[in-house]
Formats: sequence, C-alpha cells, structure tokens
Amino acid sequence: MSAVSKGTDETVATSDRAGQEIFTPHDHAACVSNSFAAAEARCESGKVRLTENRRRVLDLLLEEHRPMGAYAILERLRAIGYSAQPPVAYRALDFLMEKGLAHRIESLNAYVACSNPENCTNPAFLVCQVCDRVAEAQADDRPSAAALAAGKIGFEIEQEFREARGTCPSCTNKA
Amino acid sequence: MSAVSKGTDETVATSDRAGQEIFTPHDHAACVSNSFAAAEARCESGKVRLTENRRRVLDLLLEEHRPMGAYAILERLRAIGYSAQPPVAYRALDFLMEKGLAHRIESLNAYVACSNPENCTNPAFLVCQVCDRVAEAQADDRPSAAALAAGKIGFEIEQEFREARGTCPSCTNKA
DNA sequence: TTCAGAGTGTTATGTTATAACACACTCTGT
DNA sequence: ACAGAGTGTGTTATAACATAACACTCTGAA
Repeated sequence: MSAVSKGTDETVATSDRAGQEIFTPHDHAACVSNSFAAAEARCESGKVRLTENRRRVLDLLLEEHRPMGAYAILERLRAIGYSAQPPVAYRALDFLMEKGLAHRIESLNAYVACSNPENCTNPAFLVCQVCDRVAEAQADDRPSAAALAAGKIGFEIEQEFREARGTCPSCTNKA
Repeated sequence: MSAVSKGTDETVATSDRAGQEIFTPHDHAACVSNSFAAAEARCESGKVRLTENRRRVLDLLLEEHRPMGAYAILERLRAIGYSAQPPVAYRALDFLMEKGLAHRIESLNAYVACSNPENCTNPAFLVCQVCDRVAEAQADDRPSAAALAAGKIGFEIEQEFREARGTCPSCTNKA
C-alpha cells in the first residue's frame, strides 16, 4: 500500500485555509505527508499505534480527498486484497477521528481526512451537493450562535458540528 | 388522537427563545397549538394537506418534545393502532420538515418538532448527551463561520446544519 | 365525469453501524 | 523466560436507519 494519491489535480498549492483547496488544484502530496506525519506524531507519546489497518484507511481517505462511507472504504480495502468486515472500517475511523486525522460528515454519514491536521480545532464543512466534495474551513474565533445560546442557559458544549450544503464554485461555473 | 401532551413539566412559560424552554418547564400546550396552527396555515395556500398521518406524527413529536428516530415513531403509531411501515414515517417527516414544522438532528439521525415554527430560519441545536433532549436556538444574524468561508471562495450555501453535543444545565446539576 | 396530482399501503431491499467474543500482539515487571 | 495488562484484530450476527417501486385511493378542477 502506498501513501500516495491518484495523481490528479495536485499541481498548485494554496496557502489560504478557507477551504478552497479542496475545490481547486492543490499540492496533494503534501497533504498526504502532512497527515501521515501528524498521525505518527500522535502515536509517539501514547500506547496507541498507527497500525497497517489504520494507515490503509487514512491512505484511502487522503487519496479520495472527499467523503467516503464506511462501506465504500471496505470495498476499497477488499479490492486491494484485504478481508474487511464493517468493524474494521469503523475501528480505524474511530481511531482517526479520535486523533483528529479524520472527520465525520454528519449530514452525509461519511468520513473525510482532515485537511489540516496540525491546526484543526473548530472545523466547518462546506459540502458540495453536485460533486460531492467537502471543503474544510477553520471556524473563526467568534463564539458560534450555538455557543452563545449555550452560554445563556448554562449548557456545556463538548463538540460542535457545523456543516453547510450547497454548490461549490467549480460546479456553479459548470452549470 | 389528541393534539395534547403527556401532561408533564408544562407549567411555566418562558419568553426568551435561547433554547432553555426545552430543558425547563414551559407552556407545552401552547407549543402544541402553535405548531398545529402553523401547520394548518401552511397548508391553506397550497395543494398540500395536513392529513391524519401527518397530524399524528407531528403530534407524537410534540408530545415527546425530544428527538425521535423514525422507527420510534413507527412503534408509537403501531401502539395506537395504526399499521405503519417505514415509508409512512419518512413521508410524514419529509412533509413536516419541508413545511418547517420539524427538523432532522443529523448527529442523531433523529427528528424533533420545531419549537418555534412562526419564526424559524437558522436553527442551531443543543443536544444533551445525558437526557437526550434538544434545545433549539435561533442563530443570530451574524454570518456563520461557514458562511464566511463560503463567501471567500464562492461557495453557494443552501442549507446550514449547526449542532452541538454537550450537557444541559439540569443534567450538569444532577451530576 | 374524467383527469391530474397528492397521498397512502405495502413489499422488498439498500445502507449504515454496533454488539459480542475469541484470539493475537506487544509491552512491562519480575 | 514468562505472566499479565492493555491494545488491536477477525469474525459472526444483528441492529438501526432509509428508500425504491408499484398499485391503489382520494380530492378538486376542467
């Protein structure tokens, strides 16, 4: 298994992290190596390991660079010659999410690799309903509407989900 | 079928719409009549009808006042003597969501009655992971982090999902 | 009165996720 | 060396959530 992408649209790097790198060419090889570097770093300290299975799933997510359902991941794993029952995918995904290397897109029941694992605290996702890609944006530092409401009533937030469905710029232009 | 609640915790009305009415006593009978009034109003103009099925499902959601899975709804429908296959629930829920009378909680795969159907545009949901209730807050008028990111890259947002998982005040106090 | 559109009933199936249990691997302390 | 704890895997089975498809009924307008 190679930690390497499919080789499409990975020519131009962008520095802005507003999310457009997903909908336009970007330095995908860097994505991959960043992500694996972060993954290894996060396993150094603890007792957990970046095992073969977990690598493979991370690799698939990075390669696709778009949300994948757990069963799509399983199919791919089988295609490359591994036996894989559902728990295999879910365990790997749980690990990756726990370590901040992947995110669940609630509105799609699907999973994506984190596009910025070094610096990912409050991601918001822009989900293109045409091409099915997802851009990950870092939320700004203003408290969200949910956080404000929570503060008012003494609700303690543990995790926020922010997702938006719509049409990405390149699909808008095609239409 | 009565458009009436179970009769618990429905004593004190609150006027603030920050969401606390879900986690504290409130005038539940008013909820119910507001919701049915809105439902009827939204059927006046069009060709669609607030049919028995749709009434029943709305009534159940209002009665529970917490998220219900589609299959929980089906169980309840059967319990009160109606045959009900999955499409029955999903069709009613689709209708209610289309008319803004119910919302889907993506992170739970569940549905709640809208707590403020007259004035509901950008709801954010606070989901208590202990008691399983959901408060619905109206988002403020600031653009969300997602909207800002979207604006920057020309992504056209159609719908936003804002959900937060955490612990509600009364469950925090019990702990 | 008939026709179109809206809604229902039903069967079957597709999709997503987890429980549970036996086993294997890898450290660590002795 | 090896026992024990903790971590991870393999596998079977099943739970939970959602939709496709088709025949039928109802209602209101032409």
